Amino acid sequence: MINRLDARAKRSQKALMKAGMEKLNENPEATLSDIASHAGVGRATLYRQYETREKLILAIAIDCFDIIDEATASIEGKARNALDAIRMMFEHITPLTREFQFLMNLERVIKNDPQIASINKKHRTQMIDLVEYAKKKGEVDKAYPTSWIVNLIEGLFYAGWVQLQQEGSNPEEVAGLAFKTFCQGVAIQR
Amino acid sequence: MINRLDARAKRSQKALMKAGMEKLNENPEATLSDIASHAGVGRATLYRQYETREKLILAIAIDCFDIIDEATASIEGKARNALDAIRMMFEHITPLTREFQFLMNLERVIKNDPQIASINKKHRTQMIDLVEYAKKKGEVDKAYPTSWIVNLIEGLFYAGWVQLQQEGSNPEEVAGLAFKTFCQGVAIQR
DNA sequence: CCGATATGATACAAGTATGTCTCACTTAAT
DNA sequence: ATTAAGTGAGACATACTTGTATCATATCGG
Repeated sequence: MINRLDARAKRSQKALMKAGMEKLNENPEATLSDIASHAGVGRATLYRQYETREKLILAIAIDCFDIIDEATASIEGKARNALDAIRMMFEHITPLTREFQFLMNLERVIKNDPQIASINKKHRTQMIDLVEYAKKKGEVDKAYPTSWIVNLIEGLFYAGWVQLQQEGSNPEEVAGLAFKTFCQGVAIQR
Repeated sequence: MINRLDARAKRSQKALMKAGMEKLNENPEATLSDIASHAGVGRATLYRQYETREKLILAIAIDCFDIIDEATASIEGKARNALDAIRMMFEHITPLTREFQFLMNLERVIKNDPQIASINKKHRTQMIDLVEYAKKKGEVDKAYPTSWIVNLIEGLFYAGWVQLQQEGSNPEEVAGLAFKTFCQGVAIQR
């Protein structure tokens, strides 16, 4: 088993990614000095691990996507149907507030990177496929454009993120609210 | 009728606010040089009209709120019920993509200002009142927390904004999708 | 244990944004 | 037409961030 990285370098990277996520979530214009000192490493070390500011942001963003992918990996095998898969998406992604916030805030910075573009495209394609499958199975109303449903899910993640920022509500409860709203809305039917 | 501002100053301010909105929407870190030259005025003039970068951003943000307030002013008189008022909110605010984007992107910068805080608080209170009125009238499901409904509306604005960025869909259509989703969700009822 | 490698601290260069100031010139107000 | 005010252009000081380089020290891997 070949370890390409020295244990010290690995520690530095981990600390820098964590500090970067935190500081950049607080303020997307946080300086590399801020991030390095918050990580407890020298600024020079940051530059040794990440050539530029953008490379650091990119590394963190890719880590966020990995975490999301990992959280949703089990869905495909377990979901009983398309709607259940969407329910599980809310359940598994809603708790990842830091990752969601990071990707949302720094989208503008990272979206031009080809690797990020590729990941985004893959995710979007998966969502489109899932929604169209749900439509075909009669679980989702065909009257809505697929693109709207996909964007709606994004919007519900956002609403859930805001909700979690505001109060002492827990992710499970919020995910439930989001999914219920997704299915039946909030008006009284008559 | 007293005009406190010279016509030239008024022109400069108008051009700077417009250019600021555009440039800062493209890139929240746009420089004051960028904004001034895009507005067709000298950088010194920008500083004459707005003491600091933050003052400019603040002025634009307040203008955005004014535009939103203006767009929604007619609702109270016209709406037939609470749900209809919410429908009209989607209808009137969804087209204001530039204002929505600006307030969303620069929230972090402006939220510490007392004037902005006051406006935000007022808007939130109005939304809470509207939702609780809708609940009382049996138009909205009391099982949902009011805070969730308020955040949901914000999330649907966001989804609508994304939808309008992506395709050739028009605001009226998107507002309709958002409101229908708000009421009944997107799943097939059984 | 010892060689290789990462680190911290620091100095340094370069670029850039902010904010102030001045002055000649143009435009508005009455 | 005359006065008052705003403007454009540019110089200037300041501060800050990025990115590079160096060197003594500490830590890792084998």
